[in-house]
Amino acid sequence: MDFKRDKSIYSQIGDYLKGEMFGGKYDLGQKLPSVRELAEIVAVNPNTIVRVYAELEAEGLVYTESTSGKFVTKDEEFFNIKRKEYIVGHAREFCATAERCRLTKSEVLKILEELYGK
Amino acid sequence: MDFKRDKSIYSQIGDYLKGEMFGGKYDLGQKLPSVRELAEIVAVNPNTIVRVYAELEAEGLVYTESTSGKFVTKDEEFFNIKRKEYIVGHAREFCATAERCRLTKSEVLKILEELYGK
Amino acid sequence: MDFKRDKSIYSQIGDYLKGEMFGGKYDLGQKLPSVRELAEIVAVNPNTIVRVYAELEAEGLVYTESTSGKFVTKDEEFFNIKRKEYIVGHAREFCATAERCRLTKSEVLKILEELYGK
Amino acid sequence: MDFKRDKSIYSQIGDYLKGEMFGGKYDLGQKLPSVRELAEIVAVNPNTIVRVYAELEAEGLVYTESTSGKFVTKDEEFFNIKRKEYIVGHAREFCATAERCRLTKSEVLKILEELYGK
DNA sequence: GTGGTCTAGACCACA
DNA sequence: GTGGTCTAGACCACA
Repeated sequence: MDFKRDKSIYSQIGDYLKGEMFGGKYDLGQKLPSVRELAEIVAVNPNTIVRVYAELEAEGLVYTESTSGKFVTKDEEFFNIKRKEYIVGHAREFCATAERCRLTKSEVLKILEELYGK
Repeated sequence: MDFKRDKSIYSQIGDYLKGEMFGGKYDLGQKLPSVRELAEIVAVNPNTIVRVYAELEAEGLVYTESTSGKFVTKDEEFFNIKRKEYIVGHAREFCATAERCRLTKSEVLKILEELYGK
Repeated sequence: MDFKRDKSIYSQIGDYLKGEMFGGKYDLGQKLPSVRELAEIVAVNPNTIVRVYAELEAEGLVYTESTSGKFVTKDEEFFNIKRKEYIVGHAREFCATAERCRLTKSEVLKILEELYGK
Repeated sequence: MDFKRDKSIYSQIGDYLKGEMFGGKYDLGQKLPSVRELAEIVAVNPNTIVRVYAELEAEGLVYTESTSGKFVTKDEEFFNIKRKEYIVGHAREFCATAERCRLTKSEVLKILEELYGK
């Protein structure tokens, strides 16, 4: 039971972007939206996007080519490790919630079936 | 793509507590931990817990008996609706993430199997 | 010959603070000036100080106790390694400059003697 | 404690070039590398080098002969004053850092000995 | 046009 | 009072 307050907008946007990268919306080495573009898309201040990218860069998923833009890492192995981490992390979180609710595995699967059925 | 800025500690703790209630740790009409107790358990300031309970009470899941404490609602039907909402809400969030990553349904199920296998 | 543009105010302030920490102005585990205090002392915007501390924290020299302040790391071994790095790094930079000017070692020492003589 | 925001790439390159001039890599009155050449050497945009030379020229260390290029000043006395300033300035900066760390003179000298020993 | 830095200042969460 | 986040917007360095 540890509660962090890392659910700020910038971390949510970062998480979202990572999902898109991991889903192949942006390929390895591909240019990401510019700070200003992304700021407009998600309707936040550019500074907030600067921070989003700074975190992804610190994590190693993004690199900057100055005056040209931000790019997805080209390191495929690293990328795949991070992708796995990301997916499993989110799954684990969901399972923890289900467990707290004392849902059995089959109940969980049933709910997912319903959602996918739609 | 809509991002909320509402993931403060107290809402996270509230979410956690709801999970426990929905999992049956606290039955309908049962007394919940006192503000002080809970504050100690999760190691936060009592003020934060006051706020947690205030939110749950506003939502109708908790009621106060003036001098004797906080209790889980006795309204079973309402409780079950909220429980369903809670679970589906979390499942939906997880599915949205999986979709962003372009995981197929079977990939998602496989990951959950792995997690449950452990 | 690689030129970085990491000489922004916040990195300069960070370097300065590190010097003070390494010089013992702030002991291991001791509280550092608050963001607002330091902002006033060096006459910059608090956000800039936030960034200074963020970098020092990322480096591991500083940790935050939320709502109580920023503190010097208590890890003495780590601290001493960083201290050595800091000093040698600055010395190395100075020597590189001296070498570019083709100053001999004895000329360098003479200049330092003069400065210390004052 | 005064912090300047003036450590851009061009000023760093300028400082580097001055070091080389003061070290005799370019003699009094000698032709300096052309903008293009230097831009290629340090891998920056020619515009940046234009600015570097503009600053050195404003300082009086470099002069332009309209069609044939940039040259080191021929004024030996001035050159030597600037050289002294340059060296002492860098030494002073290093000593300030050492002092902030509360290194004694002998500790400073020991570190330099070590570096020169290598 | 690209990212980086900085300010001024509001507002929040927490103790 | 402590740090954290965010906005609006200016201005810079660089290509």
